[in-house]
Amino acid sequence: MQKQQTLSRNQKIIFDLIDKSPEPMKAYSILFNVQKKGIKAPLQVYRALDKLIEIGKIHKIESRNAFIACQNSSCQISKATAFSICESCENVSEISNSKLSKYLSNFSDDSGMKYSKYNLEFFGLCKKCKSK
Amino acid sequence: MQKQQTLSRNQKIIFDLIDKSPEPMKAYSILFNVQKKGIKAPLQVYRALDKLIEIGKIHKIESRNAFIACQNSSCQISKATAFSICESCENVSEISNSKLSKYLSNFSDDSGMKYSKYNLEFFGLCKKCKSK
DNA sequence: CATGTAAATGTTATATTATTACATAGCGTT
DNA sequence: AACGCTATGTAATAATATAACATTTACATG
Repeated sequence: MQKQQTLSRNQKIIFDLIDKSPEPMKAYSILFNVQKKGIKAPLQVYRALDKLIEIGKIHKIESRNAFIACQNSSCQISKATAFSICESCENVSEISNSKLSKYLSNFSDDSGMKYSKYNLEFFGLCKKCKSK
Repeated sequence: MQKQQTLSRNQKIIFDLIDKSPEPMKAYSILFNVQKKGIKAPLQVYRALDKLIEIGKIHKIESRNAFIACQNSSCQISKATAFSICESCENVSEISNSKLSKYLSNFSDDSGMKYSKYNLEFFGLCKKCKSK
C-alpha cells in the first residue's frame, strides 16, 4: 500500500481535470480549462504536472506530449509504464500486464547498466479503427 | 538486405552530422551546425529529420526531443526501438537485443489491438556515473 | 525530348511546448 | 517567532515544431 499524498489546490484541480478526461490532455489545453479556476499561467500547470508525475498520479505520453491519469489503482508504477496508442484515433490506454512489467523490470543487457525506470509505447490501430 | 536509400543533399548533410555526434542531437543544435552549409530554417531540418526517421537512418529519443543515428547496421527496426538512457550524463545508446525485440514484437494483450510499432526507453545510471 | 508527377527545397510567419527568474504565501516544526 | 520546505503568482522568454505558399529537382514514361 502506498502512502496517500495530499494534493494541493492547484494539483487537485489539474488532476481532477485529467482524471475525468477520456483522452490524454495537452498542457495548454489543461491551462485553458482551468483558467476559470484561477490558474492563469503555463508554469502553474507544469509545476502541478511535474508533481503529479512524481507521485505517480499521472503519466506523460512522451510521443504525444500529453498527460493521462494513472489507470492502475494500486499504482506506484510511475517508474514502469507501458501504453498502447492508436495511431488513427489517438486513443491511449495504459497497459497493465504483470508478465510484461516483470520482464522489463528484470531486463538487463551487457552494458553494465542497471535500469531503474522504463517507458514503453506501443503503436497500432485499435479495434474500432481497424474495422473501418 | 534492405534497399539502399539515396539521401538528398539536405538529408545527407543532416544525417552525417547526427551520425558523427557521440550523443543525441537536438533539432536546433542541428540547425545551428548546418547553417554554414546553407540550411537556414527549422523546417528544412525537421523535414530531413522526418525523412531520415521514416527510412530508419535515425531515431528520435522521445523523452529528450533528440535524434540519434541508428546503430544497427542491418537496420529496418525503425518500428521497434529500444534505448538506454543515463539520467546523469544523458548518454544514450540503442539496445540491440534479439530476445527483447522478439518479446516486444510478439507482445499482445487482451485489448484486441495489433501493435505494429513500439518504442522503449530505459533509464538508469551508466557504469561511469554509477561509480562516481 | 517533352511532359507529368512525386519528392525535395526555400522562405516567412506562427503555433506549441516548456523553463528561467524573481517575489510572495502557507504550513508544520522547533 | 524563526526556520525550512512546499506551493503559489507573475512576467518574460526559450525551445520545439508546424502551417502555408512558392519554386525547383529528379526521374519515369509517352
